[in-house]
Amino acid sequence: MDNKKTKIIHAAIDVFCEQGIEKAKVSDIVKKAGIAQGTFYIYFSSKLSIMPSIAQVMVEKMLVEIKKNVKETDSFVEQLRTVIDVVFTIAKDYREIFAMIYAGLASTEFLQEWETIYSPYYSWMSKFLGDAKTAGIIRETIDPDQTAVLLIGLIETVAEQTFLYSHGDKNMADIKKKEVLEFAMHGLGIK
Amino acid sequence: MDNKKTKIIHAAIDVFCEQGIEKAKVSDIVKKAGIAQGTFYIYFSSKLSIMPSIAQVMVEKMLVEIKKNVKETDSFVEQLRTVIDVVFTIAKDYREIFAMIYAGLASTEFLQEWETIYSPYYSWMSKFLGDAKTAGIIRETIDPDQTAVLLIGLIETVAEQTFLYSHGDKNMADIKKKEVLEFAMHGLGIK
Amino acid sequence: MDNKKTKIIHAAIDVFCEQGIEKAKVSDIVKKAGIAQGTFYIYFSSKLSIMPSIAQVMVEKMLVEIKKNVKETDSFVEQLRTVIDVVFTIAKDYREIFAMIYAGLASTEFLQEWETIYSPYYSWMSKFLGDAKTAGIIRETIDPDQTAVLLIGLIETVAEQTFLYSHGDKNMADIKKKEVLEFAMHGLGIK
Amino acid sequence: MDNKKTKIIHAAIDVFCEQGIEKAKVSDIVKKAGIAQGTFYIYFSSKLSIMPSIAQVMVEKMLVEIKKNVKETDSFVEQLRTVIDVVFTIAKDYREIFAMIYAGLASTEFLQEWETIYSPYYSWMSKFLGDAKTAGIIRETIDPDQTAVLLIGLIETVAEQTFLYSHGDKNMADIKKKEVLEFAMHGLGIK
DNA sequence: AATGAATGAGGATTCATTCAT
DNA sequence: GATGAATGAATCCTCATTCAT
Repeated sequence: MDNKKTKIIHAAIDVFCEQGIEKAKVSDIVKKAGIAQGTFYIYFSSKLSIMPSIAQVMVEKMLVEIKKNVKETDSFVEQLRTVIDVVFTIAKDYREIFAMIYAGLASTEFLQEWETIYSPYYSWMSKFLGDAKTAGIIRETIDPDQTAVLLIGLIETVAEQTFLYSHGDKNMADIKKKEVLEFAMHGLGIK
Repeated sequence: MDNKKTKIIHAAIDVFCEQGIEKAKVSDIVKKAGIAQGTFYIYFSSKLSIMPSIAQVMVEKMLVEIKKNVKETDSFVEQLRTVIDVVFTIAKDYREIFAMIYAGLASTEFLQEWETIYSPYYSWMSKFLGDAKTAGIIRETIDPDQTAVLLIGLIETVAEQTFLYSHGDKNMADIKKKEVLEFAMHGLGIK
Repeated sequence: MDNKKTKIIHAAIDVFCEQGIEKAKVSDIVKKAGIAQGTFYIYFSSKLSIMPSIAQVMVEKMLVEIKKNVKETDSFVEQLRTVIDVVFTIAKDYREIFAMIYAGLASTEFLQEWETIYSPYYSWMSKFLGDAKTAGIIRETIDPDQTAVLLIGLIETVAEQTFLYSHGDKNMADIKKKEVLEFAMHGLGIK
Repeated sequence: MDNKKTKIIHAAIDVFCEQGIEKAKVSDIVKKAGIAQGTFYIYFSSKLSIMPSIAQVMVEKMLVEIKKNVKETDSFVEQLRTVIDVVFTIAKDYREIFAMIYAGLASTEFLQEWETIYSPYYSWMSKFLGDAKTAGIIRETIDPDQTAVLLIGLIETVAEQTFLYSHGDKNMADIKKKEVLEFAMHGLGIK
């Protein structure tokens, strides 16, 4: 892989987290990446064009963590609980990035790429739900593809709000996670 | 009266919808509002400080529409369907604004105000769920306050994604609404 | 006298001292004067047109102090010492204003008025020197009018520099005053 | 090299002389310097931060002229007369700049730099007086360091006032120069 | 005379992007 | 590929001044 490109992406993630997307400057990113200003434009055509790469890194990070923590030998509910845990953990660390990705980047330029990037995430969840449906664990009326998007949206939304608005209330995250799990279990019609 | 202030807010909503938040210029807003550039700064300290006022208008709009359309004589499920309809309709018209509000404004400056603004919305939903719980329509383990936030988040998320990503697919909105309603019904444990 | 006009002038002196001339805003002045923004323009045609009035107040203040403190029964040298004292005292309190007046206001618009305002100050000094010359206390080659300007300039310059540059050195003012007095005495050719 | 920086400084001096400090625009300066607007901010952090550099150029110019014109073989009085001539000449050409420097920049931000910049000028004068004192040409009670500041202040003040207030009166400069020289000679106690 | 909301020209400053080395 | 000085368009915001009340 291109070492410099990776450096830029990670520097950008840091800077966006620290300063917010609007206030982040290309000059901050390159400073953090330890490269020259011009070098940025060898790898990315503009300041915004780095966004899909960031989203990709985040999605990969999410999938890696999910795959690492979700044990197939666990029960479905336990696995779902683990997924929720992972999403909350990442949402906590990358609040700003998350919000940004969530808002669809406030620009429709990269929508196509967006979906491509998200698809492995949705696919994993879709298969997860599909398997559970086949195994008769969740209700038969579940459409795995549709529900994957909906469920991820639900978990991410609550996770994001938890860390944006809760005033350092440590227990809040646990309460929210419990609520989401319970609602999701009923929503999926777990038997 | 705050006639000028109201003009500015509505002009800002229009401009943000048309051009996106990033590209919107203060000069466009004041032109649309029919006032001088300097007048803007009598009422708002900066371009971003309008955001809470906009959010307030959106929340009010949402509540007005919900109260207008939700008929108490309807069944709970029918009322829920109506709420989903309203959210989808407004999300469609004010996609950009919605995304922005949703992203928590990409700045932590106004978070406090945010919650104040959203609280009537959450209160309504909480009472809606509380009444249903009292009437034995939804499961007893529901915490109306927690679930209000969660349910609003679920509906808004799916609504937003629907109009951001669906490629002009007219049916998609109906499919999504149906999915959300079904998932929510199960999640709430409607009997 | 017009009460409002006086209020404006004194408010302006305060604001200029606190914020410097460049950063002083008309809005600060009127706030301090306790009047409306528009009222300022009833008494002064522009922000800068208040300058001559300020200079006048300063000159009057200077003359009042000099006349109050200089005792005709004192020796010439003692009287000169008192003048120096007064100038240093006022320079200390009104450093910014002094610098401003001194710089000729950085605008040639009010030069004519300037001279009119300063003339009683110069006149007093000229008479002071003329009397001393007649009494044979200072050298005969002194031209009282020319030397008045020169002497005032000398004292003011050193006073101003003393308070601009001396880093809170309490003794510096005394040393400078002594030096000025000595130089002036020799310059005037005191016998 | 600092070719660009030098260009900016000299362009700024020109523009300040032509338009006055307040009315000078950065855009005028860069236009005259033949560079882009943004380039200005690579070398100077703001419009005012160029002032110390200008003062430095002026002080250097003054010293160069003094050293060029003051001949060591001349008598002390002749040398002093030459210094006065030089100061008057430069004050005439750079009236605005002079007034600005003199007013201590109307802002205390750069006072520290100010003294650093002026020190070679004061040093030269101090040595000039010290040598004269050693040679027994001026009175023994002279403190060269103190008197250097005082003498420069005297000459500059009168020079400045001469060109600010004299209404194109050609002879005035000569009269003033003569007066200053005579007063200074007595003040220094020339034997 | 007094008010103070409204004005809008005006200019400083920023920062994404380029390009000669 | 890498550099980073140079660019200059873009736009926010200020604040002296006006004028209807």
